[in-house]
Amino acid sequence: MGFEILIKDKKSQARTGILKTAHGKVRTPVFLPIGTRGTVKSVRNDELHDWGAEMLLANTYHLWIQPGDELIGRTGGLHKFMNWDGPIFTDSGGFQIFSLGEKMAKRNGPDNEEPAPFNVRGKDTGIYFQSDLDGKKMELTPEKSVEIQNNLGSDVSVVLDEFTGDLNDFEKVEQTVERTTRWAKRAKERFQKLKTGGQLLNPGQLQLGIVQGANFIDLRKKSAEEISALGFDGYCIGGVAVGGETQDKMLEAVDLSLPYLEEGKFRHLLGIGNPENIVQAVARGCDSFDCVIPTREARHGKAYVSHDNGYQTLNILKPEFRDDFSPLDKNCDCYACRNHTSAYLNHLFKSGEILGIRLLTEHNLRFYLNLMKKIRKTINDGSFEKMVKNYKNRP
RNA sequence: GGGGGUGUACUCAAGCAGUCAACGAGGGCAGACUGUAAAUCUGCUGGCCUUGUGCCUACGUAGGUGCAAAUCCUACCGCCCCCA
Repeated sequence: MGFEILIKDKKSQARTGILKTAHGKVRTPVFLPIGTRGTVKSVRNDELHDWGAEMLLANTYHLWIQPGDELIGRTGGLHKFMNWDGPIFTDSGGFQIFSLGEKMAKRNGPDNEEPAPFNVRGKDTGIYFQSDLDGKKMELTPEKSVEIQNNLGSDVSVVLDEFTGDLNDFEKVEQTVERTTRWAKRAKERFQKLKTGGQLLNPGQLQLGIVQGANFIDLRKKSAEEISALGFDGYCIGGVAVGGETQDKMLEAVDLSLPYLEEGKFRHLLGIGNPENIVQAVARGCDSFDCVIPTREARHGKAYVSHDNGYQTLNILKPEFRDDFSPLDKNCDCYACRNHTSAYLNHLFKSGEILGIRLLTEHNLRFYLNLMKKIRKTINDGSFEKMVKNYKNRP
C-alpha cells in the first residue's frame, strides 16, 4: 500500500505514479468519477470499468445517512455492497459541512438555532446534522467519520475538515485551518487505534490529511506544515474553487500548499475540476482529481468534446443540434459518438428521455478518462509541457 | 326545435369592471453548475423604442354602456353538453 512516483516531467512539476491499494493499482494522474451514494449516477459498474475508471469516489456523509454505514459494513463493506472490485476513495463529509451549511443558512438565516428540516451547526467537537430523511439528530465528528469510512472499507479515506467560501475573511479562514488541524489529529489517532488494533475492515485502508487556508500564504503554509507533520499516507488540497474564484486563484492555492508537503506522497486536489483546471493542476504536481462536472453537467445536457488542441463544451439542447446528423464528437469512441447523431441526442434531451442522460454521462466520463490517459502518456514521453501550453477551453 | 355552457398569448389554463400585456403549468429561448440534498436551479418569453409610474396592438367578430372593459349589454360566428 502506498504511492510510488514513476516518471517526473522535466519541465513542470507533473509526475506519473502508481497508488497501490488493497483493491488494485491506480495509475496517476487519475480522475475519480463521483459515486456519492455508491453509484455513479445512471451508469453501471461494468461500464465504468470498461471505460477505464481507475478509482471511484463515494461519500461518507450520504452513505451514513442512507442506507447507513453499519448496514454496508455488515455486507462486508462498500466494495461488496455495490459490487465494485476496484479501488474506492471516500470523502469525509467535510464538504457537506460547507455545502449543506450554506444552503441551510440561506434558507433559515445565519443565526437560527433550530433551522428545519435540516440543522447544521458547527461546534468544535463535530457537526450536528438533522437528517432530512427522518429528522433524527446526528453528530458527525472526526472520529465518527473515520469509523464510518472504516465500515465502508474504502481504500483511501480522508479526514474530516472544515472550510469556508469567504476566501477574503482571514480570521474565518484561520479558524477553519486550526479546526482542520485539530480534527486531523483526532482522526489520525482514531485511525491508528483501529489499524494497530486490527480493527480495520479494509486492513490496507489509507488515510489522507487535508490542507486548507484559502489563498492566504501564511495560512496555506501553516496548514500544510501542520497536516504534513502528522504524517498521513497522502494529502488533499481542499477549500478550492468554492468561492467562485478564478482559475488563477485556484491554482495559486495549489502552489501555496504543495511546497510544504512531502514530495513522494500522493496528492489529491479535492473537487477539481474542468479539463483545463486538471491539466494545469497536474503541471503543478497534483496526482488525483474528483469532480461532479462530467456527470452532473451531462445530466444537464452539456457535453465536453475535443476541439483543436483543447476542448469545447456544447449544450446538446441548443436548436442548432435539432437537425445535426453528425456525431457529437468525431474523435470520441464512446457509444453515443459511434452509434448516434447529435440530432438524436438533442431529441432524447428535449423529450426528457433517460437514455440521453446515460449516453452523455458516458461521453463526458470517457472524455475525462481519456484526457487522463493522454496526460499520463505525454508525461511519459516528454511532451506534456507542449500539451499544457495548448490545452484550453476553446469556445 | 328547446335549454345550458364556452371561446384568453405557441399550447393548456386562471382572471369576470380599474392594482391586466393579463396568475399558473407546459413549450420555446438564454444562462448557471468544480470534495453531488442537482435527470437540478435561475432569468426572459406581444411589438416598438428615447428601456419608462413610455407608446402601440391584444382576451372569437362587430357594435354599445361607462371616467375606465378580457371582465357588463346587444348582435353575429365557432365549438361543447342536455332535452325533444
